[in-house]
Amino acid sequence: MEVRTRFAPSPTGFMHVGNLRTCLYGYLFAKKNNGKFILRIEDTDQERYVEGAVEIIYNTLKKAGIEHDEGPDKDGGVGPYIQSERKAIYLEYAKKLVELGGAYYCFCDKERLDSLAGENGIKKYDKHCMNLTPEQVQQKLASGVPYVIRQNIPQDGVSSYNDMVFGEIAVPNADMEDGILIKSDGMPTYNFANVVDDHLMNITHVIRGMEYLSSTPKYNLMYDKFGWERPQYMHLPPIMRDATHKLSKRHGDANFEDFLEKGYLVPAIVNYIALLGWAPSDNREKMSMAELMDAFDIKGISKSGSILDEAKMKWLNSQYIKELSEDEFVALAKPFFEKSKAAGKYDYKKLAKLLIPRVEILSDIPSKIDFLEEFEGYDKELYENKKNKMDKQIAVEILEKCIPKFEQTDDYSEENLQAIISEIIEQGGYKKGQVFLTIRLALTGAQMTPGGATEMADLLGKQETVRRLKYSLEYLKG
RNA sequence: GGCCCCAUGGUCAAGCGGUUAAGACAUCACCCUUUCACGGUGGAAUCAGGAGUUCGAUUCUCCUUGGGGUCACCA
Repeated sequence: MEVRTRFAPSPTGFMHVGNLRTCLYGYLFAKKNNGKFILRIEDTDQERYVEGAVEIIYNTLKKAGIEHDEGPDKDGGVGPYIQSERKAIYLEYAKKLVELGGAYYCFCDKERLDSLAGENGIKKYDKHCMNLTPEQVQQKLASGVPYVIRQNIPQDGVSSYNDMVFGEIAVPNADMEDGILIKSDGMPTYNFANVVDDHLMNITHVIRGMEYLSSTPKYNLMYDKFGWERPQYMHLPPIMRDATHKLSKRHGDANFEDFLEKGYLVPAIVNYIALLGWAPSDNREKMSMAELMDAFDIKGISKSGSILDEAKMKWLNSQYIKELSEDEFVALAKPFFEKSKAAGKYDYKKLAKLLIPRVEILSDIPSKIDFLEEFEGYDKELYENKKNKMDKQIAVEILEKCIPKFEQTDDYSEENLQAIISEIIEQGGYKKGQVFLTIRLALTGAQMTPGGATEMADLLGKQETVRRLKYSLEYLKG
């Protein structure tokens, strides 16, 4: 039988990385098994619907490189793929379930329901409306009394199933409530819609967060009543913010979009989240989508939650950045260059060469090159360096020898600059570090720079290099 | 609170009855070096606790502890 998995988000805002990972695993599992990956929009709660959220879902999948085989925009014959457009289907099946004894009409109002609250304020429905005769039900229906349809769960026995990652899960029936299947507005709840849809859409493997682990027996009870074959289940452990908190929209940058804005590369984000809660048998860490697809295996899924470690995520991202060509880097980093004080004033490609090994995420860029525009009035004590046996006096001496040579040549290539500096070192009997440090500081006024003396000179260009050398000489003397 | 689930270094994690308990990130030291990086080498650091089972438990069972989930006309 063909493997069919689905990703069924509700359009309530940005795409959380936990959701993205669930989506990814569903995709990887389907593709690994030459199956189909279906996208379904679960919008049965009109109150939580957020305008534009569906677009975010499409965009995120597209950017992440996850391509669904069927969905609202790709009919595969089992649509519609948007739950709000399937309203009539759910009601039809709910009525059928009533006939089969798996569900019943309930007319209890909020007041009565509230009166059911027990010791901990926890209320469990008491099957009150189960006692209604068919005639009473018909009469209430006919007179327009608002109703819901509830699942009829046996009061004794134990329901169990075998989860692909957690193994045997057994829950006493008495602990499950007769949940609402059809709301009073006629819409189904998730509990019912997911069962009907997964069956009608021929989903073979249900992959979702483990918050459903203990409610799955309820769903299985419905499959059984309908006489449908139960799907395989793969519940996933949560992605945590820290040891005791799940990643949430309220805290930090848990959205895919936020990581993009911080300058993470898409393949790095996908790679990293794939590794949260799963590891390939050979423990590789840097993997492309194609490699993930090939290596994905349920055996590697862990049962406990994993904390998202941004330090490691940054490291992974830096690995991807190092593989970029200078042109690719410039293209991706453009928005970040523009945010810098040095925006538009330097050759981005030259900067790219210096930045590639030094940047972990693209948003590191501005802070690394802002010094280019914050030059005058730097701290003179930078020249006092014990390790290189340096002081301001020597710097003055070196600068006086350097300036004429830097003025004379028009060749600011690495080789020529090296040659000029070597000459100064040789003639003056200096230590290498003394000269290089002096020039670099005279050019940048910064303790740390994304490159050495010659690279900075090349970057600044002859005119600016000479100007800065002269400025620094006077600055040191004065 | 009931029910369900989980538990290897700071973090991600290999392990699946006998191992010097991998690897990666982070961290520390050193090397490389014209700063900072990159890179290289090395170090420190983990089986939550307690009972069993077994010749032998990180691994199997139970209990304790800790944590997560769930108990909506939300998904």
